[in-house]
Amino acid sequence: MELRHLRYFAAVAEEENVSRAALKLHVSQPGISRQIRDLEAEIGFPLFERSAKALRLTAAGKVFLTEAWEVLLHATAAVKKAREVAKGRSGEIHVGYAPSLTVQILPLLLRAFQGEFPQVRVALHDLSSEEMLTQLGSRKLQVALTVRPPAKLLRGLAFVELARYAMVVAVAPGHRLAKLKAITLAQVAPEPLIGLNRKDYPEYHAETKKLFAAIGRKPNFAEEHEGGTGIVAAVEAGRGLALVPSSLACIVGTRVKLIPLKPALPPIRMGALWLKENNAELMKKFVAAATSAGFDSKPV
Amino acid sequence: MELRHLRYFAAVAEEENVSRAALKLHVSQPGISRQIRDLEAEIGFPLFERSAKALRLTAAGKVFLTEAWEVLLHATAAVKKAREVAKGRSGEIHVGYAPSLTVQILPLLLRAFQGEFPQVRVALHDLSSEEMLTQLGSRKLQVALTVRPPAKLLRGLAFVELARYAMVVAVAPGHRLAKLKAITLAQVAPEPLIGLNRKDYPEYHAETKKLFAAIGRKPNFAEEHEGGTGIVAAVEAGRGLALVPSSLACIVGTRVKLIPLKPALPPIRMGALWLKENNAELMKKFVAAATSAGFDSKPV
DNA sequence: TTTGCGGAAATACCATGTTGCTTGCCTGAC
DNA sequence: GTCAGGCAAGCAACATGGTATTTCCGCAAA
Repeated sequence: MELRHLRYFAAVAEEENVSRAALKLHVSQPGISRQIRDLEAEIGFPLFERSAKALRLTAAGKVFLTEAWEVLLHATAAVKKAREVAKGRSGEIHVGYAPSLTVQILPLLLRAFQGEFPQVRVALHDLSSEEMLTQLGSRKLQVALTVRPPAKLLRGLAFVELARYAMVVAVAPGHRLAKLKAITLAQVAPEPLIGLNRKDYPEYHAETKKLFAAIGRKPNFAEEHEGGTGIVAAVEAGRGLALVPSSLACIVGTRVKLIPLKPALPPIRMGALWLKENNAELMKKFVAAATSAGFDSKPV
Repeated sequence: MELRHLRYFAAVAEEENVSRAALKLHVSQPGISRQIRDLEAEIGFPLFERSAKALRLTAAGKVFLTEAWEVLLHATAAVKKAREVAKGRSGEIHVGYAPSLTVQILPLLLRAFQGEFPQVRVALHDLSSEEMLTQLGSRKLQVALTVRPPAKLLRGLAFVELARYAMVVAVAPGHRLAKLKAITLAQVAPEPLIGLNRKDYPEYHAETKKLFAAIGRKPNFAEEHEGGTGIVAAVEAGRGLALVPSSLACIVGTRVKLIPLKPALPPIRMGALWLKENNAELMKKFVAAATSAGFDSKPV
């Protein structure tokens, strides 16, 4: 059974007349006749009662007619629905994000994107950098909003920078270093350091070690957390200092003090990351929305 | 687009591999490849992302896959559903009935039929004999349960008798004739006669006139009603006598007295009526149920 | 790094089957 | 008898599906 059979059948049933149906369908009358006959043979019961002059639907034919219409409409609706997705006008996009780095950008971006594509469902996933890379690869994510990965991990990935944030030192307000206008890495080195956990953020650890090695010291890691909020809480509790991006400014309020480093470290570059070979329309549109939203890209 | 395209697409999408899908579908790999390409060309967007080694569904392809499955399942379900109707195992049957004549039979018949065919919806229509005949012709009814029509109206119709009822005289209990064990037509003739209305039951009027003409009298019609219940009410109210079938016995109780005629008139033959050329399975089964239910067919 | 090799899809080309057309016949209604 | 309408037969065209072949890309070994 093919849709053609259903189309012909629906036309004949509607007209109750093969010849008129043939005109409407732009095929010959015997052609229709035979298709109907084939259909009846295949399904095993008659759809029409024949008299020499006309056809009349059988009871089964009437039922089949309503069903056939539904099938036909469903088929065209299926194409339409999928086409909307293909054009990126509807669908679903999975976006990974690093909360502490996207605190400022994400709300703006989401608002801009959803305003333009209200039919699109944006699924947000709070993931570690590590997880983002693997899930981009396995296509569970289409886009990741995170720090720019080191070049060796950028194989097959594309990245556009959306913002830069200076690295600053987070200090509890009562801490003896809290009064300073700027802090050197050497001053940080002896203090207990609060950081991200090694498992999820291996790059973070490597980078931090390198920073301190450059001045002949070692980081004094005291605690590891899963995200920025945990780190801030630990710092506020007076358990140590933390090196954090200035993007956290807007969520720490007066709970901890953020003090610039002297000399300044290279800024954190955060942006959108996606699989080069992935050419999903929605992904492109999301990235386009992110870049064109015009965020301040200078270190804060 | 044909169902074949959807079948092939679904198989390929499931296997994510054209060759395996080809094996499953028992067609060659290039055949599938081309059908998929044709489909993509027709709908205007790609369903798969091709790499030399494998296919991967696009986002639109995923959406289309679920829709395609629904279409395919719906198509087979449509056949199944219609087939059930064709076999008379489900569906709908419209049955006309004359309430006063079917009071005894109808409940038994419906119970027997619904017990055997629980999936069938029986739509009952309380109609005059006249309406039943026209609606049988126009196929609004499949079966009519009514008095046997005169031969000249039986053109194209089939009839099986289900019961016979004697014609009796309905009298109010206080009426002076109510004491009699039997009544002659001559005794009825002078009394005001309650009957069915002329418009809906022309045959009834013709027959009644003939009866009285046979004894050289004329019926003294005083009131016309639309059905047995109205007639009984009128008789009970003392407005006159009525000639009614004995089938009414079970609903009049003691409200009116039913007195046999002497000599007895030919009995009323009631039964099932249907269009000869109609060979709807359900109709046949309904008639079969009616005949095999084995109602008492002797005059009561 | 380069070079085969292997697996898988795409392409080319051909045969067959199916669709659809034309013609002609049959039936029932007017 | 004529006409409308459906059906059957025969034929042409086209689409499907098959076989053989090519291409593409990943992978392993030199």
